[in-house]
Amino acid sequence: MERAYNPEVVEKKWQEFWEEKKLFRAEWDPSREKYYVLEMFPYPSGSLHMGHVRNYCIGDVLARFKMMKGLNVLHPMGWDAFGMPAENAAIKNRTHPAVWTMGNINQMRSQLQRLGYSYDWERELATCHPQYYRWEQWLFLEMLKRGLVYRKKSIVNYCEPCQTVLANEQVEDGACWRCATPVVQREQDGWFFKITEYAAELLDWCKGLPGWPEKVLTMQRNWIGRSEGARIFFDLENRDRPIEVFTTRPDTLYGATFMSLAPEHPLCLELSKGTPQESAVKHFVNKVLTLDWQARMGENAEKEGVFTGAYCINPLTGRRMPIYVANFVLYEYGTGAVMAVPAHDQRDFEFARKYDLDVIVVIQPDGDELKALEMTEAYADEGKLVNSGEFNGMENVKAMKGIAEKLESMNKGGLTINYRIRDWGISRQRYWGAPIPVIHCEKCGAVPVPEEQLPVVLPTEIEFPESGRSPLPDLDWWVNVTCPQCGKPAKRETDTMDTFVESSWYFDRYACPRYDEGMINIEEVAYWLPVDQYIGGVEHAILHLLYSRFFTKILRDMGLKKTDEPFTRLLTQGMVIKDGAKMSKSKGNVVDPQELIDRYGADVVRLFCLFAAPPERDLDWTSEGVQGADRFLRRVWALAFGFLNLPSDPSVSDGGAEENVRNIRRLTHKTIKKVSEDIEDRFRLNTAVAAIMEFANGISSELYREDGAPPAAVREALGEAIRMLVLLLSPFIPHITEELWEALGEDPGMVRVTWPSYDPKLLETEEVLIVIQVNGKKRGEVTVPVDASDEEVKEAALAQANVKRFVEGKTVRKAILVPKKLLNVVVG
RNA sequence: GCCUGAGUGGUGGAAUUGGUAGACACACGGGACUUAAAAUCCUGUGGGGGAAACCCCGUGACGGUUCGAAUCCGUCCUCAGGCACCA
Repeated sequence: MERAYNPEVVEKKWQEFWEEKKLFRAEWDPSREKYYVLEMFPYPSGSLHMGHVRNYCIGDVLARFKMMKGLNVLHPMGWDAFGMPAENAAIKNRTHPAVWTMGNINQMRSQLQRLGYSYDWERELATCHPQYYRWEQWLFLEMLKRGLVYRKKSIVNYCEPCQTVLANEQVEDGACWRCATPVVQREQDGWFFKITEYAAELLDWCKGLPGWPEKVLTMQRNWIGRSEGARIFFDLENRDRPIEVFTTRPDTLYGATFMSLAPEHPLCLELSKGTPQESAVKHFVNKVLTLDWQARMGENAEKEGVFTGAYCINPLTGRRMPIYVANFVLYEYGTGAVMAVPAHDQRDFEFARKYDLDVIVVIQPDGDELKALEMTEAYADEGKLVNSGEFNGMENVKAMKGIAEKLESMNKGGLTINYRIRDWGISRQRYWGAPIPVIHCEKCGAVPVPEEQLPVVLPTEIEFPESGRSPLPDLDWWVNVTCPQCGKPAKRETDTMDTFVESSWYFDRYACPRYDEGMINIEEVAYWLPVDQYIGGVEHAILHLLYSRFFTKILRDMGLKKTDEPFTRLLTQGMVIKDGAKMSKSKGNVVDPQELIDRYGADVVRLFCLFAAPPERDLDWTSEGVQGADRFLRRVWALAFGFLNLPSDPSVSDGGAEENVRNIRRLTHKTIKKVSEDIEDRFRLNTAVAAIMEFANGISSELYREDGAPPAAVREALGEAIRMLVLLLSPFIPHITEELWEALGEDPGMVRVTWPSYDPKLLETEEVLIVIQVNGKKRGEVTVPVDASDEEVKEAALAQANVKRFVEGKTVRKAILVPKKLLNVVVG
């Protein structure tokens, strides 16, 4: 009765079965323990790539495993559907972004379904639907009320080809994260989310995320960039308001000889006005601001600047410090102004030497005395203060506090903490995104769209201008509205939100995707969240994960969520590699998952992805490896039917079969233990599969031990083994296992079958193998009864001929016995 | 430069945390079946020596701790990723 294994038929059959029985539907049920598994939702680019497949395979094993463990599992899927590629495709193919996006979603959904993932498709969502983004608009307005959103004119990163502003997080090496074009600086109005308000909490909570990879936490910490230091006010000559600076080295204040301003700093032009320096400053500022990031800040950029013509006063020394504009000063960090201490800061040192400015040593190291005139580089390390008035002789670390206190008493500053992270600019001059729900009125300013008018639906009747810019500002009927406050003519905001806003809360919406009385249903979100296991690529280590954490804290403070953090455990899976490089179209090493599925079936693809490497490491794709997975599946199939076809003969007695039975059962239960621990505790799916392969090998050699009918007891043990084999494999390769499970006479729907537990008694053995070492080198092994005494083990070991050879003629100093494992005889 | 990781056979990777290094698989060699090939099954496979029993060497390098080190400590090398004129 053996059938041939036909993956296409088998897989379709069971996918239909699961769908019909609604096996993956997650229902809110506070009486049950929940488990939320989430893989980062995809951008609907057109078709799945191997990276998606791997990501979702890992999540699916966990989801199915937890279902079998009896937990109430939420395992949803949806679409990060707004974004630039849809617009580019629309312009290129003369179609509409919505049409292109929905077509892609349909194709990718059917690919996901073809892979047999255990998603609750009833919870599917797409961020481009008004039912989704209306709540994002609602949240925007709530944040506006709470002062967490504000509008400001600022110098922003701008990408010309994408014709849009980019967040700091979206600039990589001075270039656009999407199209790699160098970004330019530009002054523009835009909306900002006040993520800086949560900087301290976001940083502190890094300690509260033990389930996250250290690498990701470190990246987040660095991004937030906390540094302790002091703020110091420097009075300006002929002006009331002082310049404020931030420094991590207040101990060097006595050595500050000049001041540097970022070219963006408004004081540059203001201070130089009317001085002989005015035109030189204008010229310099202009020049620097039009450079792209690489040219200004790149490795080859030289430090340069010009004098503004103005002076400020060192609050402790009274020294007149010339104020310079310098290209290397960052406007975005600290206050955009820096006190320059050339003796103890390399940048200031280079600048001072170039423009012949004073260098004053104020920190003297132990040993050789620093002399300002002889220095070739700045000394930035520790030492004792000199030339620093009352602080002379003090350790510089102690002086920081002393000087800060003195400044405080003079009302000239004090200790402070500065963060590197900036507020999140969310305005995008693009069409395919969620409209920002604001109306600009000449009289009333920026007025929120009244809540009852939400959602502000993105107009669908549009024409893309030749230039490629957003069509929204040209849509007169949409733009021209009346002010909700004064009723006069007003204009709608035409910017849309950064797509990272949508992905910052989609995991909450999965808990209540059809809820229409609010952004989220507090009760359901309180039950399902946080996500117990989140899985995705490490490329989102900063952006998406930080924004999501920020949103969770906002929603918590609004009373909508009860948790502090969105994701309890995080797994960053490795890339899929082929021929030593990441799969990419430009390298021509892309493997299309669809072709593989068509050829081998979903189970083979799944098994290969899970077996070839541990989840967090890069996966090296080889076609031989895929064939190996295919071979294994066919062996399992043959094994199950081999068992079913075993001849039966009641006259064969059980006599003498006890040991066989014991061995089979021990292997069975050992494997259950190993696989359970590998999935649950270690997330090492590759070794779980390896253990199952060993199990299959073991069953195979027992099954084909001899021709003819086996004793009934052996048949029974083999039956248990085969059933367990199929059960343990089911989260990995769910289709073939359902088919075999059914063939074995069991009820299908394996996610409802309880995950097996092992019987510790069956793991016990009567004898154990002891490795014998002499002076730490293996010289033999001996099998002894488990309950053998230490003396008996020693005796048995020393009786071995090879051991004798190495012990003879020497004195045994001691013998170290590791129970049930090893004996090391130390001789000398 | 700073911060994370990681270096183990021909290859992907094991070694459950200090106790038999190389599980499992891929590739390759030998054999069986076949007219032949594919598939399948059996078998070998870190390097060196030996007929064999066994022995020596071996986890990026060199030291150290220990009865015992891939694992812990120190110094260094290489690779990958992140941050980078952050005052």
